[in-house]
Amino acid sequence: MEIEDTLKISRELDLPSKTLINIQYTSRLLEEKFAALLKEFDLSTPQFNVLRILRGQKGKPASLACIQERMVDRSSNTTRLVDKLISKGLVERRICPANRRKVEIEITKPGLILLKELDPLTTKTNAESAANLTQDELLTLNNLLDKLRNDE
Amino acid sequence: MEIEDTLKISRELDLPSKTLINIQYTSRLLEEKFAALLKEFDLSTPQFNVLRILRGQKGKPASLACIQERMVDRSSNTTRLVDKLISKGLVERRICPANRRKVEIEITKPGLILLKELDPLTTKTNAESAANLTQDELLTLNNLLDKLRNDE
DNA sequence: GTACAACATTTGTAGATACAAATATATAAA
DNA sequence: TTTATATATTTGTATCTACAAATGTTGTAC
Repeated sequence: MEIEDTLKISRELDLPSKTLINIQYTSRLLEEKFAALLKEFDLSTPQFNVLRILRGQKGKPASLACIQERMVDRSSNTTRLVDKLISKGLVERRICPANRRKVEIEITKPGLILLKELDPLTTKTNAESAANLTQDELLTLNNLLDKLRNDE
Repeated sequence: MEIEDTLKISRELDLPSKTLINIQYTSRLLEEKFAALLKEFDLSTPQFNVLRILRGQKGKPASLACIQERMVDRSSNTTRLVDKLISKGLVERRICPANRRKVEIEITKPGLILLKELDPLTTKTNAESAANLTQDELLTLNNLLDKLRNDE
């Protein structure tokens, strides 16, 4: 269904505005679906993202700033987000010995195991969410979004 | 820049997952930019959306459920959102005489004036945000998103 | 070395959100 | 007419988020 009908938006809305609304609405739907999956594992979307970033570090610990920079959805409050993950035993934090302003955050073994368990499920859910588009269409969509951002 | 580099995502990530992350990240950026504009008028994004929905009613009052159905980002708490707008004098609420379970919500004169003031600014901001894409590309992007959702 | 700016993170606080449970009204069945 | 069920909204609560201010650390100019 076209976005105008889905949200009953006026047909007179200019194309850029309509497109931006479309992106945001679609994003919302996708996020809701994904959040439902994560909820079964008692994780929020930002928590999951942090875990994945830490796994990507492959043993090299990450600072708070480093995590923030790479978050899809950068809350100003990465500290408390990490607190949550620590209380669940999924990550560890210690003060960086070289620069005591910094903090070194690492994913724990249980964190890695949890992600491992989630891997096939997230891939499957994402594949389902994107099932209406062909490979070519997905590529085009990616390119258009990259170009839209154009954060050269 | 490609999404992999922007968020330093693994190149091995499957295409559907990558695309969904791209949509969500792009959406986030757009929303942040737009929220900055609204903030000057002391409005949040959901508040603005509700105002626009009410204006679209053209005098016909809307129920809570009706608003929820059309929100880009449907918080479960439309009641308190509307409370906020009432306290700012931008909308009015009264109990529906025909069905007292329902509530009738309408935008006020000051609400309409505020939107009128915002109209050219939102159009301009959105045009800027989408400036990197041509008309054709915007159309393609819209179509792909509609197809992705495919909420037949 | 002391003073000052820059950096990295944490904390305080107000406001927003999600989810479940509660309230109140209307409709339908017995 | 009583009871049950569905509908529409509100409220309670815990959690999360945004933003600003505070804390502690490092680097640099004097």
